[in-house]
Amino acid sequence: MVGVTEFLSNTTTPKIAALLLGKQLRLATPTGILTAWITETEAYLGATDAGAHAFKNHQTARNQALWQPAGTIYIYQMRTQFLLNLVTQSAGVPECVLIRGIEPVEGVAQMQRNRPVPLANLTTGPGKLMQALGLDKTLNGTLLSSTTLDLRLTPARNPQQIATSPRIGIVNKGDWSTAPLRYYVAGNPFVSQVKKRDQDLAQHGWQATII
DNA sequence: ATGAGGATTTCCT
DNA sequence: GGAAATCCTCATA
Repeated sequence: MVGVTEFLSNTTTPKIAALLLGKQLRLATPTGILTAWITETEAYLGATDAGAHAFKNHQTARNQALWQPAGTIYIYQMRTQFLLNLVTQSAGVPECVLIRGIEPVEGVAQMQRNRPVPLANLTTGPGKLMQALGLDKTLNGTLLSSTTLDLRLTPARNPQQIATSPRIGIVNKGDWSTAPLRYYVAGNPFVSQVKKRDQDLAQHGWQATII
């Protein structure tokens, strides 16, 4: 039985970003449990990564959580949106994975009350999924499992195929703008900017067996 | 389909 | 004052 902290810290951050696909986010709310499979992630590689908030180890009031241990939640606000990241290495190593897409499992009706749009547009982006979960930055700096938000390693799904691409929105950052640090479940409809013709409506890009 | 502009917090020049 | 790990609306085609 591998714990979440161990899972998040015993390999490189890009590998963790890929391994997170198919794992389950679980949020306990006063009116019910919300769960979803992770479908899309991005790796942010700390002090050396020109696209990361921790580039050159620059600490600010906003990004303190990145220097906390693996399993720490890093949430920050960009304009009107909140973005969810999970810290992936031991304390002092400011690397993280951004959660960019999730496939709702339990509590879909509650998610749609939080964010009243069609299911196809509910969680297909990092800001959208936070609206659907009803989260702001209250959980920033706390540990997974210590409050209401949890990462579950089982049950889980296996992607049939993992696709990669450059990270979204990282511009004018040289090689870091083109590095293939975005990972998503090929064919899954709950991925940002995915085209209709690329969607696998039957299996959503998952293998049939739930682990 | 694609693109411009605005909402609004945090950080940097 | 400007840009940013985003999303929505409105315009044009």
